[in-house]
Amino acid sequence: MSESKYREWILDTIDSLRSRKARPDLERICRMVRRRHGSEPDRTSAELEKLIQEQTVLKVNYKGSISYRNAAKVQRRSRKKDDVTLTAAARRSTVEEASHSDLSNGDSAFGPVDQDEEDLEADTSMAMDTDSNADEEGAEESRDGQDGPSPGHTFEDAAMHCSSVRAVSAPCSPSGTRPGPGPGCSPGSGLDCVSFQKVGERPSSLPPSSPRALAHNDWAYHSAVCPVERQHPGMQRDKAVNAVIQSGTSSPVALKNNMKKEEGGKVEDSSLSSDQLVPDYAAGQPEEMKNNVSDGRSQPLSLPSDNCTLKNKVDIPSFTAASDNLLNGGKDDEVSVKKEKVGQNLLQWTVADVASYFSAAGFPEQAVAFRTQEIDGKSLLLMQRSDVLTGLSIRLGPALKIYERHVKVLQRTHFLECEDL
DNA sequence: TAATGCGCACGTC
DNA sequence: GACGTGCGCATTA
Repeated sequence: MSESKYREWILDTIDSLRSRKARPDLERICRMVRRRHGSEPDRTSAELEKLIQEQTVLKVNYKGSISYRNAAKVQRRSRKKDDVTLTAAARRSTVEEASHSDLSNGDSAFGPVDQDEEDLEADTSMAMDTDSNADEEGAEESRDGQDGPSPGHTFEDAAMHCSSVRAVSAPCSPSGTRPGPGPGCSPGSGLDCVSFQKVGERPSSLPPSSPRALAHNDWAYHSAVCPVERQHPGMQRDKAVNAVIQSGTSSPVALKNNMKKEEGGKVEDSSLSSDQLVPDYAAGQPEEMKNNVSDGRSQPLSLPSDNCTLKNKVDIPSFTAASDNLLNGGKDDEVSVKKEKVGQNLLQWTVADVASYFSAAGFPEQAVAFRTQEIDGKSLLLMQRSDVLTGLSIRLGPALKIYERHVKVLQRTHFLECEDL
């Protein structure tokens, strides 16, 4: 069975349990998957873990127990409100931090599965903790509010609102979360933040506020940070933050940041982007991206299938650059960049490649939707405006940007390339 | 007996 | 008041 199959099974199971008003915990998920599909619990558990790392599934500590959430759904939901109640969100963020502890314990909605869990279920779930490993890596980013700027936000928005955001974020900054003792979130205390633990220090140094920073950060952070964020927004505003998604990376902080940002402005997209998730980042590809970014130089972002593009790669301004442009509105550059890279490759892009691309482009949350819908390069070429706007169940704002700035561009580029060839 | 349905309470916004 | 979550109990297969 392909992973995608498991993804589908697991997500269906989670949705099913939720609709049934039953806690989507590991036991129930494994049981249902086995009953429905005959899959061994061990395997299911392993696949679930992968999904958590990809952030397709969020592992949260809710009311003292571990629950799993369909990241895509969570995000979406939350978003609405978030958008609407930005201010509230802001408050929330600030408050949250202040009250992390509270959250943690109880019932705060999403506590990241953290230590608590560990304590609780160390064994089983712990498997999930593996994510945590990831966290370690990703965690760094989040750390303080700084991350805030994290990639997540849409660049544009982010840039625009950065300042404001920051302000907000700062306070919130995970610092609270991060609180010294990393793990500090002490279980007892209640913080559930696994993520926190890991949240190390944010790598980046770029001031969130500066658009530039954003641009750079984006990816850098986003990979680390974003993951978490994305969800949160969705999840709950509330503790979403806390909720750490363990996906390893999850950095609650990041989330908060995003949230904050959102609040600040309309960060809607940003939130989206950042928040949303970056599926793979944390897990795999991200690394690449990160590396690129980290190097400072822009390398061509590794587009999905490198194989294809060899020649093109070359000097292409890195993807990051492209991103920046986008943010800044620089469409042309972006286009050109993609063009070069994309070219023939597009047909060879896998679902993961497509998802990675959008995550890298600042739409981690929406990337999940592409993944969920199993959009690969070929499908991408066939997508129409309506497909993007309504077929992916993503918010209109990001959808429009994705279509106009990416899908359309990629398609155009692809076909132009074909002609040239 | 396990799976499912759902009323209700709780927390947050 | 709206919404998300999930416990706990009743019902169904």
